Amino acid sequence: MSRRNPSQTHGGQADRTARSAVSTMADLLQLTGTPVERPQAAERIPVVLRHLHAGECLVLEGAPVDALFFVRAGTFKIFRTDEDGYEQVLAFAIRGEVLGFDALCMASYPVAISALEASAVHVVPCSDIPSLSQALPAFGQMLQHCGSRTLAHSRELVDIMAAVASEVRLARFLIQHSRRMADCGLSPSRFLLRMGRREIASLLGVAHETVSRSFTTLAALGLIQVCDREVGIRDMDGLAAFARSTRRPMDAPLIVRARLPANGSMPAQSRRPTVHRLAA
Amino acid sequence: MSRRNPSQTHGGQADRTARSAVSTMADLLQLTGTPVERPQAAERIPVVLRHLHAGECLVLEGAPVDALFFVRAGTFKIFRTDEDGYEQVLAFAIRGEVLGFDALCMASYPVAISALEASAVHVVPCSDIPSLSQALPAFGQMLQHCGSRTLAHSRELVDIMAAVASEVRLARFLIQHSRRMADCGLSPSRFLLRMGRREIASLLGVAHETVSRSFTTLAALGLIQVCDREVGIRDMDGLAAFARSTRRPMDAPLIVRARLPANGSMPAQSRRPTVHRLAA
DNA sequence: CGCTGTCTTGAACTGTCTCAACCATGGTGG
DNA sequence: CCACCATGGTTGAGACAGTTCAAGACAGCG
Repeated sequence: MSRRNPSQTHGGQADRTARSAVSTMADLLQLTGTPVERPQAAERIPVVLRHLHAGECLVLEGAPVDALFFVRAGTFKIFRTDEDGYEQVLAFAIRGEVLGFDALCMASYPVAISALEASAVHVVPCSDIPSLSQALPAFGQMLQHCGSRTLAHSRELVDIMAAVASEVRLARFLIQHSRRMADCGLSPSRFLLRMGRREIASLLGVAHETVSRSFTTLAALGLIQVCDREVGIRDMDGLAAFARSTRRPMDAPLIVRARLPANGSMPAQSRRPTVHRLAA
Repeated sequence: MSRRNPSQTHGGQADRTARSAVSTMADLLQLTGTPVERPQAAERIPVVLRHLHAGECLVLEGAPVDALFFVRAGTFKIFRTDEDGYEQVLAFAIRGEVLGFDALCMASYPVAISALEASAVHVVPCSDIPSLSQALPAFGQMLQHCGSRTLAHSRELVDIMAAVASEVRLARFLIQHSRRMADCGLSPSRFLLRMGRREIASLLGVAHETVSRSFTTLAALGLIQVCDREVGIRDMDGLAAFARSTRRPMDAPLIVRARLPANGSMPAQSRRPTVHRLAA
């Protein structure tokens, strides 16, 4: 299952690159997008920055809760592994999001978290949270804000998974992802997915083959353009309209997914262009 | 859709029964199960108790965010309605849980919340949150705790919906519900579902007929006992084992759900016993 | 180079959706 | 009081979509 996983949690040598800068409150507020009333706090707070390489595990499922994290850079996968080895992905997290908030009310982490690419997080020891919250009201606000946003995300995900058709699930996922990318200041219509088909499939609750097929279907409809993990959204309005389908679209829409247009609207390009990347 | 809905939000006359007691901090901490370090706060805080009757709406989707709620009694349904009228249930909330936490980071409620039975909530105006958090550290802790718990719930739900087989989804739902009932001090093995099949179906992401069939299947397996909305868990371990099935159970387990035992293990009783309620 | 892992595509099976009855209940009003 | 209707739950039958098994293409890596 786990591909390369060189250092569990952080096997000794990770600590080398770990401890580094101590951030300011203003920095964290800006990172998390917390709307703060009194932007007074240029206070330095004792959170360290930890770097992780692709595939490295930040927290293990069942480990004692010792810290909270704020994603500075990179992408994370939040997942649970049941005893038969199946990996259930519960969320993906990117810059500005909090990790481990759901563990605050328990003794051990209910989920595992790993980095999908080279990433970095600010580490806030649990023991510091009460004192920080009291000393810096902005910190408490930030925690509230991030927790709230994470819950909203999770609720959105429930909405995504509730869609019947797999193409609709994928469309909703892409739209959510697009909005998140925009929130990070990146292009909402052209991005590189940091996760594999299998992980998307797990999140969406379908087989990975189905995700593959759904990608090609959406592409055949002219809504998106896909080249491996590189995704371009060609028709955002159309994609949004497609994503709105709930039950039986009532009329035509079911024809479109019956079979691909048959007249290769795709320029018959091989799956991996090898050279030209996702023509604009 | 909405059955009787006499007062939208609270159409004037609801305010009559609304305003009442002002709670103490200790009361709320106990209600929400917040582990507090210094149980000093017997402080009285300005939160009012609001009563709702069955079917009444606490917040409307899209309404401006003005308050946060803590469930004192009853059951609530958190849901979203898309433009074609389909109601997507995102969660159920019971005693001790926070409502509206996901709205803290936005201007308007992303979801609607309605009472499934006669219920009561403590109302905390949003404008009071910063001052309360600063004046009473325990309040901030409580908010954190409840928000964290709600997120954990939502993540669990994702796990529930990720299950392939509908019976497994239902089994997981029942187990989660059972644990929640236990947390409230109620019996974990015998409870009355406050929501209809259609609402469970929406939450689980299946058709309501499928929920019905799954109920009968689980009952036929001897794992539970169902009589309309009254549910008894006969074999918690068996149910938990059944709920663990992820993908293709590998061997036998698929036989059990192939067809009901055929030898009516159910005493041929009509759906509604009319007199004897769910024999022990 | 062969290996491994990811992604894609094909074909058959099967579970769930959908449509359709049916029954029981509860409320309404003649 | 009972006919009537609306609601909620159950069950059956057919069709379709997704899972599953299987194969193949391609890239990265030792």
